[in-house]
Amino acid sequence: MPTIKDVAKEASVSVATVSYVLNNSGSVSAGTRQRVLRAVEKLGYRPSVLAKGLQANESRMIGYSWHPVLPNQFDPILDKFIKSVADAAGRHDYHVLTFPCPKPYNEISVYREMVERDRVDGFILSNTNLDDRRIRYLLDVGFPFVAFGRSNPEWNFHWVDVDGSNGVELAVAHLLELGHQRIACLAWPEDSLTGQYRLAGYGKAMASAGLRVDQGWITRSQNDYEEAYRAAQPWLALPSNQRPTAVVALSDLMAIGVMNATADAGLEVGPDLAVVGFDDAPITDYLRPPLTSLRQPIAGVGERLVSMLIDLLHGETPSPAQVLLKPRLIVRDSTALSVRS
Amino acid sequence: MPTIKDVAKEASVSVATVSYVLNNSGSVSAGTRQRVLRAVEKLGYRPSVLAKGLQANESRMIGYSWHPVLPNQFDPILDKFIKSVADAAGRHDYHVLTFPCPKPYNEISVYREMVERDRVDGFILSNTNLDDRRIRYLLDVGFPFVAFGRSNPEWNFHWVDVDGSNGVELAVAHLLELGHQRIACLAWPEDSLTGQYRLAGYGKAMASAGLRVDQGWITRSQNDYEEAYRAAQPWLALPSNQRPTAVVALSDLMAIGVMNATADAGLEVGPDLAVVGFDDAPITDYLRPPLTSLRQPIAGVGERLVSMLIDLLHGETPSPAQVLLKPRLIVRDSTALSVRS
DNA sequence: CGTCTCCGCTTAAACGTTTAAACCCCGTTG
DNA sequence: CAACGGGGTTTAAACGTTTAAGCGGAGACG
Repeated sequence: MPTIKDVAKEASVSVATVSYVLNNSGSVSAGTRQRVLRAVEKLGYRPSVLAKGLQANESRMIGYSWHPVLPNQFDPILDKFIKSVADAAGRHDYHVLTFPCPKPYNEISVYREMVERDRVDGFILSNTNLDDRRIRYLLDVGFPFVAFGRSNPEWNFHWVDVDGSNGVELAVAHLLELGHQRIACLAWPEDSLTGQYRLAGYGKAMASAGLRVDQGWITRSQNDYEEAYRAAQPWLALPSNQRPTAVVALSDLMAIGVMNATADAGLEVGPDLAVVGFDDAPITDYLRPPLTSLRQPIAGVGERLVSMLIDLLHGETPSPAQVLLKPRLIVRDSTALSVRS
Repeated sequence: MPTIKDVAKEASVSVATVSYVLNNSGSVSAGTRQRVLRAVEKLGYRPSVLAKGLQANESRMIGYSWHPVLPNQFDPILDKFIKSVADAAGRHDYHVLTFPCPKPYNEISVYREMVERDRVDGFILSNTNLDDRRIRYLLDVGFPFVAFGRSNPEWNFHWVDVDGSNGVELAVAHLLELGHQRIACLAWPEDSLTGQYRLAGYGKAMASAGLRVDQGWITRSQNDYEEAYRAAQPWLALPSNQRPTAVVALSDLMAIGVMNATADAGLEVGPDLAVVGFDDAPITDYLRPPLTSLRQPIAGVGERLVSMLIDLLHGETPSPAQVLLKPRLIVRDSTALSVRS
């Protein structure tokens, strides 16, 4: 690979001049500039990103860590998310370094390693939770990062999130419009922050419709198919005049559990029990019936996150400091009142 | 961040000595070694990976490019694959740089950029095809890489692949064992190399069972739900004594299309038409009925690829140069002869 | 007692950039 | 006409490492 020295020799100038030409700094005469550019062209020179980085003390890398996906779960938006981040980063001449997270979930040692060895210039976090140790650490050491998801509200950091509360409100509103009154919610364990937001939307929508929420209509379950399946059974066993006529599940995975439990109970998803999921996994369209679900604007999230982080890396303060994007309800037949022929 | 100079000062030695201690090279007295290590500890020093890289002319990065997933498709193993690669790489002190591929599929400009600017030490390719331009380019410039998937058989490079032919053979064998004779195959377009291998397994298994293959039993379709759905309809419209009793689809996505077409034709998946998919997507377990599918040993693939690439980076020749791993048939109810109660 | 060898350490060059500072030349300006 | 200013270029230091080469000193050996 040719270096800047080779170019300098070829163009009969000093390396400094070559550097000035390439960075449009300093003052270089038109003639010299031409000679240099021709030499660059001829030799096919590309500046070494390593040397540049050492000099500027930056790696032009953004770190993103894989969080472990539990055996029976799937994360339907993970790959879209990372891809959108990589896309957006590329447009700013940054790249994404994806590293695995070790077992103990919020372990920060890997992050520390990346920070202290100058592997990355900043991080993008996802799957944040309340009192996230990673966020705490990065705030403490003052290292640039942005997060997909919120955390401890007392911490001041930059994030983008999808408004889960609004999403579930949309779902409930849609169900209300169809005439449903007994609407249940299959929620997540209390320690899930995202779960709290989404569940809040349920409460809000029901309250503003003036509907009393039967406590039996809220069931909590891990984000797990089997558990969701079992969680739905008590509802399905109720006499038809007490049974919920609709369920909002906080994830597509759980919604599928509810759908299958419904079918196995001899009832029909849609007419007997409307089901709404969350995430709009690629599979939703192909389920029987296709699953109504909330689509997160993932590409937008990646885009915003990256531009916020780039701002931070340039020493600017991103504005706004926090962004809450709205999901979109994709209506399919799992909330249809009658079976489509 | 403390540098090696700070450590040297703290330990009252030269930077060279510090370096020798840290790399276990040169000869250093026990006392000095202790002093240096204490200084390292005290200052919390970590060598800069950039400076090291510049010196050694390596980035300790492995490049992997996202290939575009078409709108209505999904790649059920992509995230598992990248994660396994990142895991394996981490164990060798390498990291994975994931970069987006531009529109025109096999475009090599991004790869060239990475190569010429020393962004990565080697590549891992996936979704290879016959006469893959990326492989051709990397072979031409002699840049280290390994591929998940085969390509032009005349090119000599290192790859790991899952034996799609064997996979489909397993599927057909399973169907034969259940007594099926009229077994159809929903294949991919002819230009798909992976599709060719998988289809070959079908032919082989049928031949070795001494069964004639009706040409109507092989239908080609893009890897697309809708197209698979439509492709299955002619089969389903046949009188029951001519209709295939089983279908092997080359992907889960297409298998789902076949399943839904079957149900819509008023037939029952399993008893009336056994269906087998390929990939064992996370969703297969939750379909109705659950889909029998071929599971690729993805973690193993990532592992082998990385260790082969590391060999190459160390100037060693990986042995064996090519690895063909066997998939495993996961039997579920989509190939059950009777409906499970 | 001189020479050789080896140990333990330091000096300095090198990796490929950027950039502050110095330098030279030429045209203004007081 | 001397001093100044500025455009165009070079020199050299710096970024944080590694490593070949050099260099004292001590022990071994003739």
